[in-house]
Amino acid sequence: MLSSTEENYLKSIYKSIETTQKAVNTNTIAAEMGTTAASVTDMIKRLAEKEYVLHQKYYGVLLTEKGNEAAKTLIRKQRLWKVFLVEWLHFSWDEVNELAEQLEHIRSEELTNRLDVFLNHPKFDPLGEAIPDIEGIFTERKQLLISDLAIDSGGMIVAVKNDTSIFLQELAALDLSIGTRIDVLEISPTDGSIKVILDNEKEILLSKKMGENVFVKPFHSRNRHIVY
Amino acid sequence: MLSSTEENYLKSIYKSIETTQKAVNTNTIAAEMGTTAASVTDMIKRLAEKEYVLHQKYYGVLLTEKGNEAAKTLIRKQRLWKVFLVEWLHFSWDEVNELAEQLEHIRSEELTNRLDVFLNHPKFDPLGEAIPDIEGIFTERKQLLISDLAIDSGGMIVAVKNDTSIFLQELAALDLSIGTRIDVLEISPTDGSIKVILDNEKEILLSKKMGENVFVKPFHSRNRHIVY
DNA sequence: AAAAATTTTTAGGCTCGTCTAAAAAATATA
DNA sequence: TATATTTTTTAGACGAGCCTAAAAATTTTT
Repeated sequence: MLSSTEENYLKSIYKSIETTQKAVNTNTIAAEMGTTAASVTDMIKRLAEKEYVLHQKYYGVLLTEKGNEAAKTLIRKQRLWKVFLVEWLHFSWDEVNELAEQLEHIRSEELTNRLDVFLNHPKFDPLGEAIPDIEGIFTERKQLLISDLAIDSGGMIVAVKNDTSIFLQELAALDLSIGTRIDVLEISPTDGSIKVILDNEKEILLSKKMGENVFVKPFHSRNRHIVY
Repeated sequence: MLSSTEENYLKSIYKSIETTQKAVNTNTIAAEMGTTAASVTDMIKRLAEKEYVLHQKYYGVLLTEKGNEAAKTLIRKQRLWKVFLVEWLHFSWDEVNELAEQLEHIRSEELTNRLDVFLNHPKFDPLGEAIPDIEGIFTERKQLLISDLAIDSGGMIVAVKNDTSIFLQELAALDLSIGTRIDVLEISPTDGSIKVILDNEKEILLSKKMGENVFVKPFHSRNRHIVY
């Protein structure tokens, strides 16, 4: 049985390995966890003892199969809760991280699976991250970004790529949220900024960067034209 | 900020005071919490330090106003989660206690209140316990028990009085659950046992004791008669 | 390759929540 | 009222998870 703290370390290690595809070093984990290298060494020893990680002194940490499974289960739980918080309790994107962080530690496989059923087996969370299914399989995202849309085409916002609190608040300030209809009017040839119309109502200008961080589900061509 | 453990002690103290209307002694808490009197003394000191309880050596423990509020918030959270688990995730009565015990420690007022809204401000949990509202006010239950029903009258099961795991499992085995329609056919003059028909389908015999532990919402007279 | 800088580990200590054993206080019994 | 019993508290210890400071190992620089 893992403590919440142990679970958080595991998640952090998983994420780091996922991005770098290499053994994680102590300082990286310490930075991610907001703690010291010494504490990390302590914890790594505990997790190695319990066979969740492989540890070589002065080299780094890798996950065992058991550790990998555990990390994926946590990610599954966290992302399912995010779906619940956004879709059913109407939390905004920038509010769910902290809550899901707590909820993911609730210990009950049954609860996770029933939540999954209740939410209708979602494949992605509201922040655009894939949700592993009960077998631990991730669905590959093939969704488009706003920046992938052509002029005169449109879609519905389904997720975000960047989940920093600041970015999510920026989006909220621009009235961009899940379900917002977005149609591209112009794309600047100089800086790539995108003039869009939201829900057929409000025109705004998005920076290129902004457009590259929001996923949309494109409308079929027959729905594509804007109704004024 | 209280730890989960501190919160559990507070809840235990609250419950004890609620039933006895007297200061709680160390051993009672120890028994309730499954720990030792010495540990309780330690914890009481911490809670007194933080001004959640009043403690007089060798006398007992009472809650401060602050402690009372905190305990009621926990109870509110726990019971709202139970409603969610039963009504939306279709857990049975006997499965929710352990889960709600974990969920009640999630720290977020906003979450509690949104859950309350989502669930449509329920006044009672599925086990029949009143849910304090955001102000901490409990609704008085005025619901009937199966044993209060007259012959030829009926109602719908809405809650249970006794929430021990064994009892809840017994109910499940008898096919008694929330929403089950129950109509009284006979009441034994000797032992008070009650012959009922469930959902107009299945006749069973309930002991008097059983009938005294299940709440029903009575049907109005026009609906009362059984349709065969 | 030696010195310098960085990274990682060890050593020792702290708090929280727990324990057992013993002391102190309160209550019950003779 | 003196003694016995029960209850409560104190004292001391332990593991988990964290810290800082210092030592050890590794990597980088010269």
